[in-house]
Amino acid sequence: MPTPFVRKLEYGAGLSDQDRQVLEHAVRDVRQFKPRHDLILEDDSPENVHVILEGFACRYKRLPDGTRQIMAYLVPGDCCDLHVSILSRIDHTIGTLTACKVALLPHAVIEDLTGQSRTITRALWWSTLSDQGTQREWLINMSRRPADKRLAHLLCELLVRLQAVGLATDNSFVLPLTQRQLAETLAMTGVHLNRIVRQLREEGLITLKGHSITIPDVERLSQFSDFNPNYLHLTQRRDAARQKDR
Amino acid sequence: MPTPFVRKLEYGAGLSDQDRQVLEHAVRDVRQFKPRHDLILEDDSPENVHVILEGFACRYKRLPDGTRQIMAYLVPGDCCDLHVSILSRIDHTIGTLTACKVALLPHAVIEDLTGQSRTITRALWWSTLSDQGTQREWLINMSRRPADKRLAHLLCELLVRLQAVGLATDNSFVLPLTQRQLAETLAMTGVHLNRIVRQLREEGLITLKGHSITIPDVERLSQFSDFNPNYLHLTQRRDAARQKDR
DNA sequence: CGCCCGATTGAGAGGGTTCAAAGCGAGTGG
DNA sequence: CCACTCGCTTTGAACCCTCTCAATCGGGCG
Repeated sequence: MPTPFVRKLEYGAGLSDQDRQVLEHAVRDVRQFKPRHDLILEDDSPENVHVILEGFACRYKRLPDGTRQIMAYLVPGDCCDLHVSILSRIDHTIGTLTACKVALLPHAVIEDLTGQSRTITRALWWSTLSDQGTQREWLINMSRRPADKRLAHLLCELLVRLQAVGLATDNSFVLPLTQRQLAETLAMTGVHLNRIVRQLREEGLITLKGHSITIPDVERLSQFSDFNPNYLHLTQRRDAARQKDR
Repeated sequence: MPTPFVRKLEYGAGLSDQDRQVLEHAVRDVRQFKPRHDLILEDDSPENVHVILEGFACRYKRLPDGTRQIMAYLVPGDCCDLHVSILSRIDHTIGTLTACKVALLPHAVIEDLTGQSRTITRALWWSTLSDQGTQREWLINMSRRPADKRLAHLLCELLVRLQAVGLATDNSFVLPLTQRQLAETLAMTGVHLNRIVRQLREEGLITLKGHSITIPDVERLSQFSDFNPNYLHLTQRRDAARQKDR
C-alpha cells in the first residue's frame, strides 16, 4: 500500500515503479507530533520539507488581536513549502491540528529526487500548483460566499482531497477538527459556525456522527456551495500523464 | 535602464551581468493590449508565460452571480503562471485592467533560462514564492480585516511593490484603476468602497489627485492596516544580492 | 451639446458579530 | 467508581458593518 504522499503525487504525473520506490524511500524519517504543535514558526528558516502522513495540519498566521487565521489545511499526502529554502524567512506558521505523523525531508533529499527523475520533479511542481489553486479558491470562498456556503464548500473540498488519498468513501470522511478550528479557518466566530453547522444538518445537506461527516447528496452540496473541483487539478493530468509515459 | 522584470528579479537572487542580459533578451516579444482584455482564459492550456512590462493586470474568477473576484494584481515586473504548462488546464482568468505592455515567453525560452543559470532559476522560484506569500496575505486581508483597513492594506502593499520596480516615490504612486475594479478586488460593493475611500481621505490617511495616490504618513497607514511587508520578501535578499555584486 | 460611465450620497434591510450563559462530555485524580 | 473540571458545543439577544436599491453629480468623448 503506497503512502499518501506517493498516492497523491500519482495525480501530478505518471510515476514509474522506480519513481515510487525512490519516493517511498525519501519519506523514511518519520516523526510523531502532538495536536497543536508548531512545526515551522514564522520567521524561521526551516531545514526540512515536511510531508504529512497522518493527521491534519495547517498553515496559519496570528493576527494582532490574538486570534489566528488558518490559510490552508495540510492533509495526508501534502507537503509543506517545498522550496522555502530560497526564502531567508518564512512568513507564516505551520502547525498540527490533530496528532500527526510527519516525514522530514532535508533539502538535499529533495534535490536528489528532482535530480533523479524529471517525472518526480514534475509531480512536485504539480503539487505546488495545486496548492496555489487551492489558495486562490479559498480566497474566493472566504471573501465572496456567505457562511453556510463557505462551510459547505470547504466540506466538498475536503471530501475530494481525502478521497484522493483513500481517506474518504464516496460520501463520508472523518473530520477530526473542533468547531473552533473550523471557525478559525472560515473566518467566523465559533458561535456562528455552530449555528451554520446546525443549519446544514437541518437542511439535510450533511450528517454528523461525532467527528464523522456524511454528505447524503454530494451533487446537491456541490451545487449549493458552487463547488467545482477543477482547481484541485486531481483529474485532468492523470490520463495525460499516463499517455505520455507510454 | 533595466526592465521591471529584471529589476524585480534582482530581489530574488544576485544576478550576474550575464544573467541580466539573458533575461533582457528573453522578454523580446512584446505586445500591447487594451484595457479589460483577457490574456489567458479559464480552462485554457496557455502556450506562453506572460511578463507584465507596463500597466496593471490581474488574476480573477467569475462567480455564478456574474460578478468577479480579482485574486491578484500583476504589476510591471510580475510574471504569470511560470509553470502552468504542467497543468492541462488553468483554473482562472488573467486579464488586463489598464492598457498593458506584455512580453510573451514560450515555454522553451523559460527552459533555456533555467537551464543556463542556476541564479535565474532561483530568482524565478523566488518570484513564485513571493506571489504565494502575497496570495496568503490577501486571504487574511479579505477575510479578517474590515473594509477600511482592507483598502489601506492594499494601498500599502502596492506602494511597496511599485517602489520595488521604480514606479513609486517614497509615498505616492499612480493607481490607474476604477473604484469598481478596486471593489472587485476587495470584495465589496462599489458604493461601499467609495465611502471607505472618502473616510480614509477625511482621516488624512491618503490623498487623491485623479488616479494619483499619496500617503502622507506611511508608518501611520501601515499601523492602521496591520501591514507588514515581510510577506513580499522584497528586502531580505536585497542586501545579499548587492553584496554578491561587488 | 448631449451621452455615458464612473463617482458620490442617502436610507433601509440583513447577515454576522459580540457578549453572556447554560448544557454536555471526556479525561483526571481521589 | 465517582466527583470534578475544563473545554467544546449550543442557545439567546442586541448591535453593527456592509449590502441593496435609488438617485444625483461630474467629466471625457464623440
